[in-house]
Amino acid sequence: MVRQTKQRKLILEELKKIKTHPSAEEFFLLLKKKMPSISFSTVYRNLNFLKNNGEVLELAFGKNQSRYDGDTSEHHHFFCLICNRIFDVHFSSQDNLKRKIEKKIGCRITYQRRSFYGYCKDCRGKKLKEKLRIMELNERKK
Amino acid sequence: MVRQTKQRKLILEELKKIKTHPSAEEFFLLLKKKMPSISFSTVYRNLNFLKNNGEVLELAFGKNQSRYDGDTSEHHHFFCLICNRIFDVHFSSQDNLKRKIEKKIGCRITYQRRSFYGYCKDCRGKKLKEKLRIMELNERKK
DNA sequence: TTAATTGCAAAACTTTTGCAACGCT
DNA sequence: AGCGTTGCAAAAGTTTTGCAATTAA
Repeated sequence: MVRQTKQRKLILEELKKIKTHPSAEEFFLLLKKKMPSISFSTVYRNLNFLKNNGEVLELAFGKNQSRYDGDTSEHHHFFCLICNRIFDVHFSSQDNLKRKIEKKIGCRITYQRRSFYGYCKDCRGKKLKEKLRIMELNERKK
Repeated sequence: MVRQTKQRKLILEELKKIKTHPSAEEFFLLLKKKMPSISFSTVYRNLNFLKNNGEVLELAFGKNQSRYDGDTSEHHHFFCLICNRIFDVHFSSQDNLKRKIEKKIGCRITYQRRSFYGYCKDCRGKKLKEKLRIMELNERKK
């Protein structure tokens, strides 16, 4: 049974407030100011926990640390290749999205990526047990 | 001046052939079969080099290792959350892309992400020197 | 010849985990 | 009380780098 601890509560509340999409480490340092006793591993574990629960998003850009977003509403992201800041893009329109984003946040977009996540042909047919077995195999491979 | 070494040549040639989007490690093991003397750091450095040269793509999915794609033509990717395989999606159409992908590769898509990369308002105005200074700062922060 | 690149090994960085203590329910 | 969660520290995993030797131009 899932418990509501003051750490987990703080982590979720604070992430929803920040708009900087911090890494786990940055976020930990920030949280430490409000709760000096909190540990990195608690922050880290909770971010993973909340991600698996669909309460926060994990954003991956290249080999940098993962970044976290407390806003789970559907939106896009702009990543600055120089300063590494991430900007939210709350646009739903399909056409001329690039142009619209550039105008809205004043950036120059050099490329974009679109990624789809889910279950492939081979995996979606499998029973849950089989899926778990494969996930364990993947774990072991790591 | 950039040199054409047999290692770099092999790395680019082979990556263009493979459709599995290997991690640097997987790719290294594969290359070792064709050139037993090749080292991991050569593979790794060349993947970064080729990426910066726009000759290969680096794909990031969560906290997994980066994966590489020798096909630089514009296309999307489907990532299976169970087996971690990546499938290419050579669709340019905008509408009903999700449905089309699901039909084409027989997968079930649970969510998608769209990321834009480039230079933000603050950074694109800066002179090259300043950009490099900030990039160095970012380096140091790591 | 000479500077870019390689191979090796070690360092740096990021993520994950074991475990005893703690504190929700 | 019982067990999920925390904090600490150490392990594991991934990426990067220093340097001497090699090699392409």
